[in-house]
Amino acid sequence: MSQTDTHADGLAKAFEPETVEQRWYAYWEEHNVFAPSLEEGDDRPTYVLPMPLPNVTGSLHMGHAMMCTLEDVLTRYHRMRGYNTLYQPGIDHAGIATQVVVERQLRRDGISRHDLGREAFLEKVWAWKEKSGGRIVEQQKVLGLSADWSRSVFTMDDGYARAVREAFVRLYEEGLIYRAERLIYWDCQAKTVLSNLEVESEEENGELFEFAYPISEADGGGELVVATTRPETMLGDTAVAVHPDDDRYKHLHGKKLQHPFVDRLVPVITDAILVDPEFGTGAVKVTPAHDFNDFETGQRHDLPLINILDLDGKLNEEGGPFAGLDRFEARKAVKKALKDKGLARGSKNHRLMIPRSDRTKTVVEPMLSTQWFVKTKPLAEPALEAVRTGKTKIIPEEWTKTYEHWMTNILDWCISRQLWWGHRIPAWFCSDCDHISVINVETLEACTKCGSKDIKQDEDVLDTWFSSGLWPFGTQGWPDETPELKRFYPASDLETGYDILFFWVARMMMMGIHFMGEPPFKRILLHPLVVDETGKKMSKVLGNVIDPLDLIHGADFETVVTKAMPGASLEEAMKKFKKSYPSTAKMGKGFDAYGTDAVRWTMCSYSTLTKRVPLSPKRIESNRFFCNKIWNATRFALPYLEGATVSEAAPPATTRINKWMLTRLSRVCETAIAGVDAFRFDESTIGLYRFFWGELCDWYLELCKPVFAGDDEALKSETRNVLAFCLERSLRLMHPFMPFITEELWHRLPRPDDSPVSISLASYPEAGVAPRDEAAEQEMDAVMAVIGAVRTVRSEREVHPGATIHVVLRHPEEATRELLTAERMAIETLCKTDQLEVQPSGADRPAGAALTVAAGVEVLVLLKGVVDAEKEAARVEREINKTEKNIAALEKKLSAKGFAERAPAEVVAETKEQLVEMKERRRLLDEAKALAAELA
RNA sequence: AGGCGGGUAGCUCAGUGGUAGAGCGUCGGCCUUACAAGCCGGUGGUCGCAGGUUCGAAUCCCGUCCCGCCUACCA
Repeated sequence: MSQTDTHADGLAKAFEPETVEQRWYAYWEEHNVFAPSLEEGDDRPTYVLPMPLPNVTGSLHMGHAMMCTLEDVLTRYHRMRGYNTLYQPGIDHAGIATQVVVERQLRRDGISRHDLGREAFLEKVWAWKEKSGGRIVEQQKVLGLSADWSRSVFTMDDGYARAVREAFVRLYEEGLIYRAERLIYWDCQAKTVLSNLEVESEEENGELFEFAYPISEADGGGELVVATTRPETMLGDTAVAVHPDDDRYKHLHGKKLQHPFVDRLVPVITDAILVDPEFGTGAVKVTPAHDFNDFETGQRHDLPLINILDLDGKLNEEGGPFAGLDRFEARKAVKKALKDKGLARGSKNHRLMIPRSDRTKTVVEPMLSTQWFVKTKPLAEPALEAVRTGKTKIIPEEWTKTYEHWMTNILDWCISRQLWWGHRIPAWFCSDCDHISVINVETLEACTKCGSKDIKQDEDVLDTWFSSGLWPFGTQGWPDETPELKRFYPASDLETGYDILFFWVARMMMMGIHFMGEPPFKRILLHPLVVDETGKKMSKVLGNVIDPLDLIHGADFETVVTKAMPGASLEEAMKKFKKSYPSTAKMGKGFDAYGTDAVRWTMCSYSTLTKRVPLSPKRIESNRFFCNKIWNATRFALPYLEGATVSEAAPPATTRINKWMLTRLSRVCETAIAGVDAFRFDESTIGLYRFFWGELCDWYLELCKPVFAGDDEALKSETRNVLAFCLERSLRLMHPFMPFITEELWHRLPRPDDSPVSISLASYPEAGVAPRDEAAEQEMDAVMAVIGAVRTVRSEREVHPGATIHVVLRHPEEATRELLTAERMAIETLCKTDQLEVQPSGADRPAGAALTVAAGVEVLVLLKGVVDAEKEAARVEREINKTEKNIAALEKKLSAKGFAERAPAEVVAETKEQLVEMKERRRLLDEAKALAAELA
């Protein structure tokens, strides 16, 4: 049984996303539809999706929109499929990013964090976090995310902090965390070490500068010319290397060079690994403390390491006369000094890779420093194994290779950072016994070894990715064995952009397996990068950044481009923007309010197989039209649905059209489900789009019209129920993709009596939703083909759409004639005929008729007076050409050597059948040609 | 340098062995009382190039040319 009242009242003539979307989020929260259950007796399978935690500094961008949409689709879909579902939200404290933001604010007031001191500075950061942090959550709600916000975790929460310390302590005790002096990347602006992942290298213009090292007098004098891109590092040189086989320098092996600026003799060494005799002068200055290759060379030759830089990038006392200069000043000064000494030997332009901090964008310096490291090899092994054995699947699969490659060549991970904002390293140094106490407490009173109170905690904090690496279990109460941990670990899927595969996903895999004994998720789903319409990355420089909220709420282009390119002139910004999004050329003054549903649907309609998604505003617009279509289809149907019965079972259907409709519904369920399960939402959305628009609206609704206008009450009742059922199930099918409009319309449609409070708690329709009738499907295909043929003739003959025509259909088989007769109401309505005759083949053709063929049926359209003989002849000629081409292709295929013998029997049979059909068609077209000639 | 991915209709992209598809665009006709944000119809591709395997290749293999991304790196 069902609710019989429908609610067409107040349904606006067009879909207005603003008014619809506003009311439902609060409704969902009020009815708590997003929360999973922890009840003992609840034995539904769980579906857990950890949200890739946005930075506390973040605000919603197109990448989030894509990611959040895909994840919410997964979440809503599984919830509807009967899973106990948790979409775990949270926010990352984002160490460097946040500290940089707050420091920038302080600088505006003329103070540095050091002026404030650590404690006061952290208070400022917390204050900032309370005020401006987490704005993104509100924006995520606009997107409709069905996350359980009551479980949201901030990575600096006490409980999470405890988990972070615990992980550190355990790894330390297991010998997997160690402290050592290593060559690391140093960010001179943020004054912290960076892991190699946080460094981005890009090719830039530079110069290759050559200068001469004088050979010491004791070794006979003369000079050796070296080439360098960083002349200032020569102050830290402890050798010059040449290739052992290089004849030019053989006489210099083992000789000493006099350093021009400091009192140091530098040996000439031979090294076949470092030196490429073809490059530069074939002689390489070696600076082991400031270059990774030189460092290794130094290890091989036991060279001293001389650190010449302070932490802020200025030269230290080792810089001799250049001490105190900034590194870039020093470069100029060293070059000048070399020139003055007559040692400069010229320079040439040179393209080279410059490593920069991905946060501060400053050039990073390789530097020698004592830091904390994670020994990664033992952690990487099982993480590799999990993917190799398929315990965790990476989708799309092609990323598996990338993952393997990285995991196999993984370097130890530097996890300490010289920042203030973050998880303080739980290590205390004892001044009395030198012991390092590593223990999971917030504050420690005394050394755990000797009891001395003279201890000092490590000043550094942990890499943000260390804490986020614990996300799948750190959010569930670990290290305690909570009910949440038991139920929600491991997670089901991890969905994210491929750009953080190493940063985050790989680390979660390592940590999850290590601490929990099994991989943190069953599937890793990686989506593409959202780029502009021409394929370029979104950036402020290019002025092609689009705020997803502007697409949802609407915005004029002036607003949009001002945001996209702050500081640029309006004209310039507009020009760049329009170039980046050609489809906006015809969009008037700005983006309309397309609404969340249209944006979400669009995000889902791109293939996840590619690496980049070129965002097309036009596409979003057309998907809003689709929303409008859904809206109006429902608005049209509602008045006819009074008294309809909708239940969990499909309504009985006796007519071919209704059977056909239910069959198509069943098929689209399969398509939608297969798409989501395979992480191919594009296939789901395309299938649903075609079903709803191309079949339900274009055909079924049109076919319902004569039924509802007629007086066959039994037929009306059956049709009403089928229509109501198909609409209600369509909304459910589309709900994960477009939650708002489906919820709105669902509440207005007849639906089962025991329906839940929200469509998001209704079950997701599956293939068994309705019986399939393949005969009905095939027969309707034929009927639709016939209708299409008549319409084509009408259109090409320029028959006014309002005019009625006389149609004769002929077929040799009784069964087909019965079919056409039975569906005459459909044909008459959709072809606008005033006279429809179904006849056996063979009779004489009426004069003045156009003849065409569809599904083997001769279709005669009587067009006395309106027919242009020439046009008709041309049309027939075109058809004949096409048919003959087909016949030729089929005959060629059939007669090809080996086809009959080697091809599967059914393919041969099918081809023969097609040929027979084509030949019959050809024969009828000849008659059509004769008819056309009669007209003349 | 290595790895990965891509080159299919004017544009953006689906399509992993059986005579090429969608959306948008374009062209023609319609304000047919759900929707002009709409309806009906048409147009449009030798699937980057060259070989090979196969009865049959957009699809599998080899080569080649472009484009993109990632990793590493010449001082």
